[in-house]
Amino acid sequence: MEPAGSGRNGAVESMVGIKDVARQAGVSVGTVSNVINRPDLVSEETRTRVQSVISKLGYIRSESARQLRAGASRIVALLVLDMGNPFFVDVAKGAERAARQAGLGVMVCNSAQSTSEEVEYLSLFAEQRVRGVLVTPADPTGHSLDGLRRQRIPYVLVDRVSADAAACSVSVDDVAGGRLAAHHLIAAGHTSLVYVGGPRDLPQVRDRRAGALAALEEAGLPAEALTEISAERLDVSAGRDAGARLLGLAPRPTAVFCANDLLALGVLQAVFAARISVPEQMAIVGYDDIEFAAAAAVPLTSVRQPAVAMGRLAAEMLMEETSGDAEGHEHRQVVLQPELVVRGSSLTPH
Amino acid sequence: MEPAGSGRNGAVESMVGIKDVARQAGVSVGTVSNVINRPDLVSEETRTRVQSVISKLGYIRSESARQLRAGASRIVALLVLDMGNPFFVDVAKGAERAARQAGLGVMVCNSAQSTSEEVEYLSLFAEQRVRGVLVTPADPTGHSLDGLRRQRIPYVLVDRVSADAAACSVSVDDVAGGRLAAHHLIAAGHTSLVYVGGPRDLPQVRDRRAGALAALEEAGLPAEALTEISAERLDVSAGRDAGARLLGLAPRPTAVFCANDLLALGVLQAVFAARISVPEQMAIVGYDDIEFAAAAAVPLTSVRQPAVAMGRLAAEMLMEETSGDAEGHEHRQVVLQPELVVRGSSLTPH
DNA sequence: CACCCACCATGAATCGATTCACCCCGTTCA
DNA sequence: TGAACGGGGTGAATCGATTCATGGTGGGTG
Repeated sequence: MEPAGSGRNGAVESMVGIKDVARQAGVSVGTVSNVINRPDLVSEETRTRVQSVISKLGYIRSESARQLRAGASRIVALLVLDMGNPFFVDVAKGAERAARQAGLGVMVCNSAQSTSEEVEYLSLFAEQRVRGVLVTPADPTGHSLDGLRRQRIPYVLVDRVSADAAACSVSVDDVAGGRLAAHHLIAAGHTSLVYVGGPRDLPQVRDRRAGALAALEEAGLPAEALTEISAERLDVSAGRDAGARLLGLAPRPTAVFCANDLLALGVLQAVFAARISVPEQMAIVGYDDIEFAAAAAVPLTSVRQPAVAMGRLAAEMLMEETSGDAEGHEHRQVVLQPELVVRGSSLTPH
Repeated sequence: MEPAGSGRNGAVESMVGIKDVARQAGVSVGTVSNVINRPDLVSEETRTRVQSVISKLGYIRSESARQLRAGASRIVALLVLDMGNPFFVDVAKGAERAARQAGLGVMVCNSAQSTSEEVEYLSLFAEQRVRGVLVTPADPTGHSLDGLRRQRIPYVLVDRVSADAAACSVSVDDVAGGRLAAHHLIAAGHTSLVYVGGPRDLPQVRDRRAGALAALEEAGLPAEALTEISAERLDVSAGRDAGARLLGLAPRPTAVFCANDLLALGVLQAVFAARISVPEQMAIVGYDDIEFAAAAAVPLTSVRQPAVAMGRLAAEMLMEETSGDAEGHEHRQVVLQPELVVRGSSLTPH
């Protein structure tokens, strides 16, 4: 029964299409399509017959063809700043779960904080006609997103608020987070802090610093009580460098707040190498509460961000925007609250 | 015919296609296509005219349409076991760089060691008609890949050798790595080791253990000198649990070799919590040399795997397989060598 | 008996880009 | 002068699935 209609597929056997299924099942292609997409329109008998042919031939429908017709794909893109940061891995997990529940695929990409990579990826997404984009922009000007807007590709900002409300956004209140961290250190008796920040043009870095300043002010301490060290990047090795600079300060700081956990781990390492004990001689607080923060030899006090929830929410908001009629959509700015997780690296001294 | 030139697109302005460009530029669609794909076939004058229209209208070609025609997409998929493991992030980086250099996109997905997730993703890839797949299989039986083979989708195994040589593979010699680690500990004077492994059906876990056994034998030590503790998963929290069990052993072990760095960090944490000093009272060696290994408070001795190179090689081999004529392709099994990186966690005691 | 409806299935139009056979026209060469 | 040539361009066929207007059939109703 194999060389069904004719033997012409014997040579390459290339790819079985909907036509092959239709021929084998003795129905029209339209009917096969209905079996797949609206089974209730097809009689029981035809349906089972077609379906058995489908599985016998191993038919797999072509996404490109249906996309072409439908106009948009079933993929949402997620563009993050740093795949090496477990924080973004969590965001990706949340987004992925939500999207897949809705039958969409997620394409995770890494701009590595480079504006040019970002632009390249965004145009790739446009060519793919992705359903939408979840993005933590690298470009501080925000102009890299203009293309999306022109192409009418919906997008949701992740871990950033939309300045002009031109899109939905999900973010965490970084000022509150900075305040939590600094307040904790102040309450432990420290009267001056070092803030290990990163590139100034990152809103996260700025806001967390602003929060720390606010906490100082609330405690009646002067702004000069905050010393800032700027790391080149937000990763561990930059943290080590920052740690070295930190140790050069006189008098030696007793409390350090880092813009993220990668930096904090680097600082911790430098401090350890100098045989300074944590938290007795120096308290350290990080940000993000990545898994490795708890796993550090001196578990790191950190400001937890609801990363998974952020990813999930972002995906849900995107799907809300794409499914409902585009006109009736109101952009929303969701701001989540961070939470302090106290661990060994900042326990009250003495 | 149509109200062709009319303003009927004024309402939605939907999406500018190649036809719009052709009309505006006063040429045929075929010519526009040539301008984009084979510019040398078009006269200078026409080319610049068309190109200016393209940028004026903001035309972006539809990948689905060209895919449909071409039969295969310009995307390769990468399916890893655990996005939370920085090792795989590095693999992804390597693969991504290589693929993008060849003008291909990479879709990174995470099976989270679940066979069902893996199967689901693989069928998603088949629908997308991806150019090829790079995969570290979760399914120990390897049957989840049968679908790919049936669909004639080329794939390359990553961090695993292909048992039946049905595909290319890039892996690291895990036996050699295990031997390196154990030999190092033995040379430091330890006469018995604990191996903290993971799920037994993972070849990586088995091979590293085998390597350790080989090292013991070479040193004239009995196989009983190796005690094994099996963690549930290969992550930090499983490492903590394993660490607790480790501390329950009597006499207390002096040397521990972990199947990967996540486990080692967990063990390290448990050991620290018990106020046992590393490496003086207990030496620890991990595997993978992830960035956080060096950043641990007691920097972790680890077996470095060329993760980035592995990703790059895998992508290159895949592209080699897809570009050349399929018939002339010989599957290759590339095995890279690991390297021991000695740090504080295993320095010779006393 | 004529009419209408419900139910199934059909087949052609469509999505947007690529590709290829073919045409036009000016040059060159025998 | 006519043939051969070739650069530059055209337009229709094509990829595979979806969708919708249309057709056919059988049953129920006025």
